[in-house]
Amino acid sequence: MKYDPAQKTTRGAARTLKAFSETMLMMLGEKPFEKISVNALCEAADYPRATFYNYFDDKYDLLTYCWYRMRREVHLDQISGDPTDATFMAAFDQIYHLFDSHHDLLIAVVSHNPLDSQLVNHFIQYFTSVFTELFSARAKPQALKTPVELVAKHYSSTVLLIMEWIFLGQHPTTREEAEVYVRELLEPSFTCVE
Amino acid sequence: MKYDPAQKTTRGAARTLKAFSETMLMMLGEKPFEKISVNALCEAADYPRATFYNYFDDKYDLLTYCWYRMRREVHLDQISGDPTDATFMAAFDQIYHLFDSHHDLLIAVVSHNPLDSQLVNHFIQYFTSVFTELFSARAKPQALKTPVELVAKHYSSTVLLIMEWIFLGQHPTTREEAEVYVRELLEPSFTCVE
DNA sequence: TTTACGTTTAGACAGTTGTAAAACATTCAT
DNA sequence: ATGAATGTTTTACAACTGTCTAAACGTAAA
Repeated sequence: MKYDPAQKTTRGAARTLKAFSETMLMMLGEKPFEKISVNALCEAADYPRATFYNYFDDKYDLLTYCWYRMRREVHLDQISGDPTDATFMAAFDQIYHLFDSHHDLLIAVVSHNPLDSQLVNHFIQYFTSVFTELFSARAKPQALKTPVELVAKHYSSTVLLIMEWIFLGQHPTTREEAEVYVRELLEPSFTCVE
Repeated sequence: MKYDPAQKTTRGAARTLKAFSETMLMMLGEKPFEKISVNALCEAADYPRATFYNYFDDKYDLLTYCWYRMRREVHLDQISGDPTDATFMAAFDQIYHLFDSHHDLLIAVVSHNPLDSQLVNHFIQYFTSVFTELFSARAKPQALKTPVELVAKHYSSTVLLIMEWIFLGQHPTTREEAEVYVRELLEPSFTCVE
């Protein structure tokens, strides 16, 4: 992101950032991402084009900021790297809740942006990288030969796959069912034992 | 893809398609995908712009055709949906070979296009969808509660994750080691039994 | 050879993109 | 309040995109 959330944000800048990201999300519910030009976006947000480029490198950079805002709404701190660990399921529930709380927005967006579109891809990729970082931060040394980093990526991409299936692929699924999915996919032995 | 590989291709059309895709792959080894304009591409391929748009919708459409050509080089037919099945590992080996045979090209491309770039994303997404189709085509009815389609996606995205790790992330890994990875990630119980 | 057909090409078009320089507005310490 | 620093807006620009039209081309049947 061009804009650095770490640095202090003036009231004016915050207002501008909010206006652009909310306008983008609104327009995503109306038309495909490819059809949204920076021109039209600025028109709708009622800001000059130069201001847009003041805060963002391009459309994609704004998207990243949109996902950042969404992600920021939920605390995702107590994650363990081990799916048999109880804190893993707690983290999974938090992630489920994050997506669930934006259910309507996601439905609207997907209705104009297919699952294999650049937009959905960008969305998935952003959250995958966020979760990968969280998973690998507390990864335990494991008995496997597979590198820890690869395992962390595997966990997060699997979790995202399930979220995509449920919330973007429009397969209504309760949190409890979703928990079964993630256990079956990540720990097949777990299911056999039961 | 705008161009339909199913329809008969005249000799002239085949030459044009080949020229564009090879030029694209060559340029990807020289600069990032975002910096490659259709103009420059046509210049390098020595074809007029109108011809480009005759065959492809845009840059991305040409990319898809590039991956299609790559994919076509290898037979990927005998795939089973079950990772404990021997044919699954046979298929995995074929996929490993496919990427391995383009090792130099992938190195060159990645040196100008980071792992989280649009380009690499597009590449991964294309092959994930190809493998998903193959895996679900022969998916066996399973004891899991997780939908078959979701499981197929999980298999293919995991396989691609490993390929990305090895060939794009530049972690030299033998085929035997790669086989260990895929077994550990997809069938942890399998490893425990051994 | 001529005709007819589909494909390829040249050129032009309106709209978009990202950048740069300068004008303008705010904020805040002095 | 004054002035410096910072942030915002205007305007202009060169380059690119995707589409269109009409002309040029090749090929295969009459």
